[in-house]
Amino acid sequence: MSDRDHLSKLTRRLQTNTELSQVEIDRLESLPMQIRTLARFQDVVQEGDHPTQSCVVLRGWLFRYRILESGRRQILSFHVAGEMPDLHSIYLEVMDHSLAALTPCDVALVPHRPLQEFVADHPRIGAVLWRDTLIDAGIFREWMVGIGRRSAFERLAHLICEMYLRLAHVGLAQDHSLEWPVTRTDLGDATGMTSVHVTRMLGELRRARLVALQGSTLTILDWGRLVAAAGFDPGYLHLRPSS
Amino acid sequence: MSDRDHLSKLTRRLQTNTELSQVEIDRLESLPMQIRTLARFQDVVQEGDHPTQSCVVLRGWLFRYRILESGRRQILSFHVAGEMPDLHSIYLEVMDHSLAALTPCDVALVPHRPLQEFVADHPRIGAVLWRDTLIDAGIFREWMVGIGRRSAFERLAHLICEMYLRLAHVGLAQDHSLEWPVTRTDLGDATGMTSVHVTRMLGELRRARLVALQGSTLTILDWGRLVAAAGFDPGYLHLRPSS
DNA sequence: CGCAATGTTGAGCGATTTCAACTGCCGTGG
DNA sequence: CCACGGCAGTTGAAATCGCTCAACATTGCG
Repeated sequence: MSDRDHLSKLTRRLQTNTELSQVEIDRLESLPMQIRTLARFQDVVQEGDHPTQSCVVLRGWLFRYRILESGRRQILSFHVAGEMPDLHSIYLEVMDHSLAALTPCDVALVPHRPLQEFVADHPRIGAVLWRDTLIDAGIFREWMVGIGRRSAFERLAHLICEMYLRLAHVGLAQDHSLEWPVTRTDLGDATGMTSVHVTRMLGELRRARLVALQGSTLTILDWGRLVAAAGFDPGYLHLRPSS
Repeated sequence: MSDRDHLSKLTRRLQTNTELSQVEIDRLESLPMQIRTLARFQDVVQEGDHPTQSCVVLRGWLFRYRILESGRRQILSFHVAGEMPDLHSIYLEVMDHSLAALTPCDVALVPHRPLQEFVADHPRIGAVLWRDTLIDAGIFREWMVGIGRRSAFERLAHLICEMYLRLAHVGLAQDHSLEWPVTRTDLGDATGMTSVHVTRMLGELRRARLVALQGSTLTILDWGRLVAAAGFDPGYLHLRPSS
């Protein structure tokens, strides 16, 4: 696999949101970078760090989180292939949260300097990357709405809808079936509940015949009813129509 | 008051985070714009809109929110003078939430087109504005941590700490005292609780002699203890040291 | 095989909500 | 000038959603 092939995960995803010219794609894919493989729970960057590079997810799931003094953890987001979970560090010197591997992962590390120069030279791509961080913020908002104002049951249903669309968008899910590597504890910390309650609510989802969970394969049995149960509206993902 | 004076609210705030050259400040302040005055609860943009301009807060507080079908509301953020609450719409076609006035407000509306051209011509300022939206996202993350993992009491204390620093940063608060135009209901919708519980927890804060609330003036009686009670760490605001 | 991590289930508890009544404040119009 | 209506805030009592604690089952891996 050549370097170009690695970053094509990123450009292919960006392209589904914005047209990119071949020249732009070429320059983007020839950015210097370094591949790294991560084990579950291995940190990419930690709160307080001053990173000098950002990463592109090539394989596996990453997640961002914060841990309070009391030990309580909040997971802030999940990230799958083609995404740049810490692109924000390009202009934010200090990390205000940590980024780690949820599953074994491959990531491409791209140094900030060339990325910044690239953005200055190609304002159109700068805009595309900026937009990507804006969508990221939109997902934070949606999670906030969920944790603040949705029931535990709705929250879980909502997260499943979201991850299914995001995975399908990069070709990692289809036929309402997806790899689901998120433990009850992770899920609880992402949705603001305890792992015990996650187990119960997941049971409800199963009993309502909305989803089935065998091993780490999650199947959505009734997309329409799941969407309705979650109050899910995909607008906040800002995906292009169809794609 | 000339047009330049209006946007100086913005440039002065941006400057406390990044050095700007006089040329950059001049060009930024001479962007076309239009002043508008808003009454409490008047919307600037609504969910589903396709805005063609973004606004700069000149006076008053704005807030962003989403309302679910069930009628439940989540307030996503508060915004004070010098901030651009809907700068994200520069690259996100459809609004995924609404923006409204919390108090009577003056805002400057800046059309997207010249703003986009400006950003393309001045990558350094593009970076500063981008950075501003990244800090915005950092605040969303912090609120998410709060709603998901902090107690009601901590959440209120935390929000007071945050708003005090943000207001002080633009010269709108000092001596641990600030104008506090947020009703119990607004506060509940911002922190993910009911207005009834806000009343009770605010009572606790008062009884603990952490804050005093007379009319719409909030006074922080013991900053150190309030910060400790909130588990507040200002890192996520990415303010420059001192300033 | 055996440990460690993950998941399940039950019982009791507690933080927050819900429902409801009541108070205080302020602007408006008679 | 005062009566009225409406919004915001306060307080109490009961209900509930989700948490804690704890025991046990299951899975995966060295």
